Amino acid sequence: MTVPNLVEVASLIGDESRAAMLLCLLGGKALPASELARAAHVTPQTASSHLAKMVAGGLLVHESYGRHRYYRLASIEVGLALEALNAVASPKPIRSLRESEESRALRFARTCYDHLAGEVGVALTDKMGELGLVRSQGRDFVVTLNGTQWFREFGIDVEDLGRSRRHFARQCLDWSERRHHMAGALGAALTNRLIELKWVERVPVGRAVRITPSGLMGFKGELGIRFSISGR
Amino acid sequence: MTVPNLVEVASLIGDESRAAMLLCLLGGKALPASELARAAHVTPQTASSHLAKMVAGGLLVHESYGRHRYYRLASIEVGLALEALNAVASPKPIRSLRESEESRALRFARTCYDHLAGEVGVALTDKMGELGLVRSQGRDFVVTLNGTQWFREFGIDVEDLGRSRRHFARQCLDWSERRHHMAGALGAALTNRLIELKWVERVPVGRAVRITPSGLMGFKGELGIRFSISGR
DNA sequence: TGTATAGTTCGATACTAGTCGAATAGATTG
DNA sequence: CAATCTATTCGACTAGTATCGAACTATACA
Repeated sequence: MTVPNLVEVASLIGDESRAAMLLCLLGGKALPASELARAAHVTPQTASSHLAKMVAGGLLVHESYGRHRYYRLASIEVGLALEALNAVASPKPIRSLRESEESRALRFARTCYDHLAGEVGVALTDKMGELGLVRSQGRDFVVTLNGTQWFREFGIDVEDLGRSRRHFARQCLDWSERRHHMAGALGAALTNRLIELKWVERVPVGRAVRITPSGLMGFKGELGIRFSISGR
Repeated sequence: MTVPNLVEVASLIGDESRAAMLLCLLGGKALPASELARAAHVTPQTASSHLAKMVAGGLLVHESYGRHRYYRLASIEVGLALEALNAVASPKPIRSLRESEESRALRFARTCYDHLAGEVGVALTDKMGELGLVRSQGRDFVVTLNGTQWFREFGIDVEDLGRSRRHFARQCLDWSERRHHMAGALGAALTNRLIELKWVERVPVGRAVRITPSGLMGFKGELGIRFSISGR
């Protein structure tokens, strides 16, 4: 059974420090080496060694800006592999009473590569279905006529998105909620627009995102979604 | 960044011997410990240790029949994770001239968890599209009216399959060909029927499958697909 | 041009984990 | 019951690798 470098990829992910870095990058942002070192709780030397290995293994790519070196996931396949591993690793969304703030925030709202996941992602997706803006079809969502207009008013041109080579509006099952949220080009565009409108904002490090006060009002006014305590 | 046991899962897969065993089991069959030991080229003791770890880690489950102990993948998520890792590991389907018989056979025809993949899987899927039996729709295939009748004549009740909770006819992108083949309930049913008809047969170990002589004739007569040398 | 900062390379250390030989536990067969 | 086969447990050996201190390179800033 001569296998390709599957083993190499898996063992790269199978290290505490490297996995921490990868999960940080799962948000889609590129981060400098120093920040990844902090996230993994290791010294810069150690981090550098890990980063070099992950680049060699095809998991990461880097670009230099001045004396900083920004690392990001090499491809969307890497993100998908991480999510797939997570799905194996967590078949038990037991909400322990004493869970960390960190994981609560993650479960409430986070990015899944480039679109919104967690309770917020699911609630948003559900509401769009409820309002008849989108409709589930197999593994995808399709946008209704009403939806096309709503997205246009919201600042997203559905026609344009449809022309990209990317999957238009795929259903993505995440590990915390056990329901679907919107991924694909539409999911990414929606997320970008929400950030642009400052309804949600990325937190400095990691994949968690926050709902802003104006976001709270916006979600309630535009879509009729009430979030409790903005996730904390 | 407190992560679940993602690291554990990845590091379990990230070992040469264990990966060999997992890929053997990716065919969907349950195999006894001794066979897995042979496949991984390790002693039974070593294999036993690995198997125990993979069971503890939620990758495998086992059932005992007499003095044999059969192991299989614990869930479809495990298979999906393996495929996702493979997609990261092999972004380069360079067909080297001196590739092994083994990988040639694999690329020609293999099972992807429980449905047919490789050249044969893709050719079959393509032809069904060409003949107007199925039609691509987003991430899925839908069966046409003609298709429904064809499948009935072939021994598959499409209506029945549609009632299962499983995805009906998902498009699955495999690593060797870079095109889609049919997965989901319909893909699995089709594969089972082909084995039942003895058009294809599993090889004793691993994921590769063979086209039988009657299969060669059947594929040509029923669907107009000509396979060259039955993969070897 | 000197100094601080970001990042890497090198070398030494320590720990983890894969491996197999030997022995043991069940199950099957004659 | 003895012989045989499958599979596991235990113990010892070994190799691979994550880690950090120290030194080095390169960029930025004053």
